Amino acid sequence: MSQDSSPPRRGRPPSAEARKKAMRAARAILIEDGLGRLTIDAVAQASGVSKPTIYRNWSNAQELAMAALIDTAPDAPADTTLPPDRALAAQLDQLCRAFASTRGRQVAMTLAAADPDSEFTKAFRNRVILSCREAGRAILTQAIKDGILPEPGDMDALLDMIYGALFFRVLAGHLPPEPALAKAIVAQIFEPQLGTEGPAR
Amino acid sequence: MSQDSSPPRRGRPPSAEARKKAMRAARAILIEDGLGRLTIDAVAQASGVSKPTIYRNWSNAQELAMAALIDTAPDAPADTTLPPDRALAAQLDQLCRAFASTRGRQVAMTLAAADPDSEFTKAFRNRVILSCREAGRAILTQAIKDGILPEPGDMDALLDMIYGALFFRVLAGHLPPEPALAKAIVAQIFEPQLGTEGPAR
Amino acid sequence: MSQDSSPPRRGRPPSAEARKKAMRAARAILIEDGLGRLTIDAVAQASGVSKPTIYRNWSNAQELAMAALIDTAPDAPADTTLPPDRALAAQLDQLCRAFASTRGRQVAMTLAAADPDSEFTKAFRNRVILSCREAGRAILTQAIKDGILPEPGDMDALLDMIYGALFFRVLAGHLPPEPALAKAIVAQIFEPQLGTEGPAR
Amino acid sequence: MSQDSSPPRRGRPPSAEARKKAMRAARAILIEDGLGRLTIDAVAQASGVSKPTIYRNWSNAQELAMAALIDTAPDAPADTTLPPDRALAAQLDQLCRAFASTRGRQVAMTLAAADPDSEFTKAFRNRVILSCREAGRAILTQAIKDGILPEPGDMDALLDMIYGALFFRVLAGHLPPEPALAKAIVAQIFEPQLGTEGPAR
DNA sequence: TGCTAAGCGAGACGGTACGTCCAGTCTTTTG
DNA sequence: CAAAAGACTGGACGTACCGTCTCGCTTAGCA
Repeated sequence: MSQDSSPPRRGRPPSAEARKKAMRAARAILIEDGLGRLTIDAVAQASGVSKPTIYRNWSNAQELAMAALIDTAPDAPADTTLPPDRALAAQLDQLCRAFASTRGRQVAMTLAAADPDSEFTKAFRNRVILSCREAGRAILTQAIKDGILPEPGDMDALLDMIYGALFFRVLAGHLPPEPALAKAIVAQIFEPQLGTEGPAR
Repeated sequence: MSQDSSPPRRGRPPSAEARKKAMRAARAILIEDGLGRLTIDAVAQASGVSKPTIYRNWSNAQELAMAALIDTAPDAPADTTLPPDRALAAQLDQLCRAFASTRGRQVAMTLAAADPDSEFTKAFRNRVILSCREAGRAILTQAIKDGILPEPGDMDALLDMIYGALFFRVLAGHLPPEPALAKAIVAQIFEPQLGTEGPAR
Repeated sequence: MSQDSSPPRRGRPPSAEARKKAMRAARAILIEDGLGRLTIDAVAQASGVSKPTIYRNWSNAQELAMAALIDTAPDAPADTTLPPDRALAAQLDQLCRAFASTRGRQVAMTLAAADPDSEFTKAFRNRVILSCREAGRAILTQAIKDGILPEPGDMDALLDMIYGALFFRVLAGHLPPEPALAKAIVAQIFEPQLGTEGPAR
Repeated sequence: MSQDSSPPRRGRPPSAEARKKAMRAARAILIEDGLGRLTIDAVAQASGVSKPTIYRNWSNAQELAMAALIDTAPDAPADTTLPPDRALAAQLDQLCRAFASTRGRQVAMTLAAADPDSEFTKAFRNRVILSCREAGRAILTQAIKDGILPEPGDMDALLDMIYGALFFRVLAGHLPPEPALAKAIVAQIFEPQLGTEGPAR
């Protein structure tokens, strides 16, 4: 029903085995030697899978890197049982920790280097980056419904401010993506009136 | 301290001409063919300057790219004669326009690919990215002094939220860094209570 | 020896159609693109016949090339109604014309590249090269019988001199295999005493 | 006058060492594994010279093969102190022995596979094949002067018959290029009247 | 009729080699 | 004597064919 590959395809089926072996080797190289060593040649050598077969699965080294990074993804789904502010704080905290490692830079580098129009790149963005952003949107929507957050003028802009801050630190490197950032962001979003209140009273 | 080139150094003097020609070629390649084509070989070929000479001036292709990007930089100094919110809006608007072009991606790519610890990279970050951020800090500080902005819990986090949003859009590509974003960010920072006050019942 | 296809074998019979289509495509490629492009992949693509089926008919690309070249062969059977010297001249003339085209080189290349011990190669040699040589032998034998040619010390060597000259020009390329060569060879064989007669002492 | 590289060229000079190492490896492969294994990759591997450097010296594997074959060439210069018929016999005998080995086939294969228009190919032909032919021409010219050979109607055709016979045997493989062939050729050229005179009525 | 062997297309596989690009380094000549 | 220029090593790129191997389907003789 859902899958359109239903008509029993002819020809020798792709070897899931080969794909898996290449993937595994790619992940290993990514972790041990870094993104710079993740070359098709190296993966072919390490995995025993031939280069043409690797190219049949991923159209270049960047795609393979993206696939490997997705596979390494820690997944930070929002916990919906918490109150919105706590939920956002938890998610951001987890993201900060994940991005503080080498992986954060690798994701950023990969994203920067990838062909922005390729389907694979889009999938990567959705899977690795934007899924968190969408989780955040759900949290904020709930918060608004709960009345603990004012309706923002531009929800997309707000989301980009939240998750962009994190990325910005990873990319620019002026400050580490430390957990304190997560707290600060949540505070900025949920209690901006802190300072305003001063003259208010 | 006072230049150590004072004693008329021995040997053939470096050719400022060669440096200039290489730089010019690098900029041309950057504009016409993109960052991906900005290789040392290509610059050597196009400029007629030999590879070792290029390496004497920049220690690798990334540095050359950064140098070329700095040279292309449009500079968006904050206008201090405006009221803070207008000043920030003007700066962000200009940044949005600058980043909407190819150059935004190029800066992001370069930053992502560069060795984060190299001095050159740090200089590039300061010159191209963080200078805007510091200008923003000045604006916000003034705004706080003027009482039109509550004291933020974490000024650095706030700044990263502002400028990171822009970068995030460029990198992730889910939405363009359109001028509307600039307005939305300013609104979010300066009038977060907008929505709260109304329905606050 | 006795059996072969006598017991009507079970299973689906090989498709003469497929064989023909592959052959046709191979010939076309040979003519249009040259021997270098005559690959199994290309033939499979162009003919719609699958690679395994092609391999079932010919054990490698060289054999397929030989088969295609045989198919293109113009056949130069000796005309036995002519006097021997005229007959040889006619045959050589025809061969010169045939070899002057691309085909001469292709035959030479194929022959050079083929496994010299394979049965298919032997068949190709017999069919394409040596059949002419045997026709030549018949002509010369008749000529000897007629008394217009002295008994050669080594008939095989003489034949190789005649037909080898042609091949040599094709392979070495220093001179074209022009029809004049045919005349010169016949003259050399049948009238070597031309110059000798003078001092004939 | 002769060398045109007279202006002392700038930059690092090509490494004769690298060239020699590659050549040596190529020869070794040619002898041990045959022409089929003489690939650029294999030579690079065996010699320690990088592929780009090999390509700088020879534009493809065929050229390298030709160069290696030239280097292996045994050189069969005609001995001018002998009487012409003996000299030709000696040269042909030496050629027969040389071509009986693997090298004969390799030369033929290389020649057949090479781009016939390339300068390198022409040089190879001149050096390996046609030089013998020219030596033969000198011998025959002397023989004519000496009156022991009738003036041929077409000297080029005659030469091609002599040397083509050898090649033909190597290529077609119907008979080995045995020393007896050398004798038979010389006899055919110098004593064609043998048979005629006897029964010649 | 129904089983089963063989051939068929499609197409992926492990390999090998190709020829090219680029990074950096080394070695000359030149200013 | 250091800068300039050119050739170098080494590594990866992405592609072309090779010959082989499943697959699912088709065609036939044999039971």
